[in-house]
Amino acid sequence: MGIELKIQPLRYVLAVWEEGSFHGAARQLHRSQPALSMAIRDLEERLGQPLFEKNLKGQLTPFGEYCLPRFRELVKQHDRLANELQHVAEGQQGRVTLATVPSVASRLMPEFLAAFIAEYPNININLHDENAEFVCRMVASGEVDLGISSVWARDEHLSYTHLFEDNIGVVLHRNHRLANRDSLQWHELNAERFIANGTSRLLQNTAAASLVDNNDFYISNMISLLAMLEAGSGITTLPRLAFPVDNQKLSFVPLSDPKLVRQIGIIKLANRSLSPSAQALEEVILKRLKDVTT
Amino acid sequence: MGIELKIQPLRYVLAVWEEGSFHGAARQLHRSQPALSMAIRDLEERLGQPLFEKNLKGQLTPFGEYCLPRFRELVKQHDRLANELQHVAEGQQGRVTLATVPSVASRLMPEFLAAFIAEYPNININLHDENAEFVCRMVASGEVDLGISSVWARDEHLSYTHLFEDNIGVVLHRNHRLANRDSLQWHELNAERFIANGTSRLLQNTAAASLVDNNDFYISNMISLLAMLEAGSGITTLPRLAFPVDNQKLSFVPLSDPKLVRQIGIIKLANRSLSPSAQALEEVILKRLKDVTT
DNA sequence: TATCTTTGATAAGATATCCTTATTACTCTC
DNA sequence: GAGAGTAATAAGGATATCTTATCAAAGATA
Repeated sequence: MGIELKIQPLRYVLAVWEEGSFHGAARQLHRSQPALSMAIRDLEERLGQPLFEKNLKGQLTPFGEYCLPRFRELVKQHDRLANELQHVAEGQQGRVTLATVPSVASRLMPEFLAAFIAEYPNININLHDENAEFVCRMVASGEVDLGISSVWARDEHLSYTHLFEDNIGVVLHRNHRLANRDSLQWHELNAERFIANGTSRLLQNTAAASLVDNNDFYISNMISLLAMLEAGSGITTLPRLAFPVDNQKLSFVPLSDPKLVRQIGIIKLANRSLSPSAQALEEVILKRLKDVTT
Repeated sequence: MGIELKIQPLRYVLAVWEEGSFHGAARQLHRSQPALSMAIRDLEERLGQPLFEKNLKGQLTPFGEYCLPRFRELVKQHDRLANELQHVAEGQQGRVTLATVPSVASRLMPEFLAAFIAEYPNININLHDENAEFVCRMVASGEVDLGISSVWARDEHLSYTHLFEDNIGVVLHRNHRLANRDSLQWHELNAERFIANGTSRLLQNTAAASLVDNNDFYISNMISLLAMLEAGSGITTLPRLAFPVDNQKLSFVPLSDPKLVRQIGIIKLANRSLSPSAQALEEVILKRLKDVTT
């Protein structure tokens, strides 16, 4: 290989040319004049040609004139890159992709993202909402940087950081005979028509599993599900967060015995660091959530 | 200002990624493994983000993946520049512009340039032929890197490197009564019809000045001048080099008493170095001329 | 012309950077 | 669980790089 140019001496050359003298440049760069003399002489020796005319302050040789704009160009490219990387490293620039379950996306993310973009205005955000299984899959495949969801299945490639618990309760028409109870036990629901939904798998392997196991109805679409319930055509279970806050016709009654919760947390790839911007988002979420709970 | 990136550590990162391990990269770069470890760690600290995943050999972090192509780009630009400058500095690449008097251009430069391009095939050459005054002016104004000419006038901004002397002689028809003489004295020409030409100014301030002073004819164009002489319509003086070698109808008789010569040398700007390619050309010319005369 | 100022080059020494060898800690494989 | 591989760390040495002090030369000033 050929010569190895260092950025610093190139800066010295540019400064000497701009200032018209070694002394001036040294002052500007907060270096001593011999430092520049030696660095530039070393550069000239590497190149095999002088850059400045001897006995003629600050004047470039023809070779120096040839070099100068090229030095300037390389230094500029260096500075542009250094600046860009610094911004990206600080999380001030970049792109985050994340996937959450719909309830989180609609109930929590608006606030989180508002806080995030206030602090990091130049970051691109890409938010998907998917069911818990798909959220995990998207994280696992690298399609998104992080997910907010309950863990779908044990997967050693994924890491889980707990955020909060979301109580699971029964959703039924407000005129239903059980609608005014403070809590319900699962066996009280045996006689009801149970409409399963996307979150019903949370009941699997619990004492309430039988509710789901032998049921005939399954509605994945939330709008349709609510319409069914509002028509009094059955009951279902939902995590509290998934229950629409301002619904006038339906009631939410927590399940007790067993008390059921879904664990909501941040899903990441286990062996992979986050991009700086994703780290920033994660921090904002954690901080925001801690502020709320305390 | 922000961070100062050095080229070397960037190379280390690229090598580690290519080799898939610090050890492999160290071997390839003829460095020890800790050298890479430390250099890369230092870089990571400067940036504020790790580039490689910990506990996972050779794997990049998302930030590292972001950086890698940009590092590669900067290193590539560095190498391209370093290579280019090395070539230019060695005179293997570039452009030379020079101006010579016509006789030198046609009689000497073909050989010089043939030798030059054999040694430096990638250099652009730009050759002007002009009279001695204009050659000096072109050098003085920086239009050309160097000139080959006699000195037109004392000019402290120009430097003169002597090459050879060119005898001035009388050119006349071969049938002329003086055509067979070995040499002529100027006063023998008083009766002749003298046709001045561009080189006649060389007679000024010499004993032969009267030949020019009171003459009626002046022809600057060499073809026309020769045609006049071949028609036997007069005589002129020329430097020997300006006399066409293979002319059948004319004779060249050196002037003696005074013996007149023009000094031919290389004209350069006094306070300016030559570009590397111009240095190379100058060297070739000097060497070539020394080989001929010895 | 002599002096004073300013410039860049040089020498010697201090400091920082970079690299080496030796060692440790960890992971993966068998 | 032993062994081969990996990267991180520690300590010391070799270079680079900078500083201060000094010099020589060129310009400016009187």
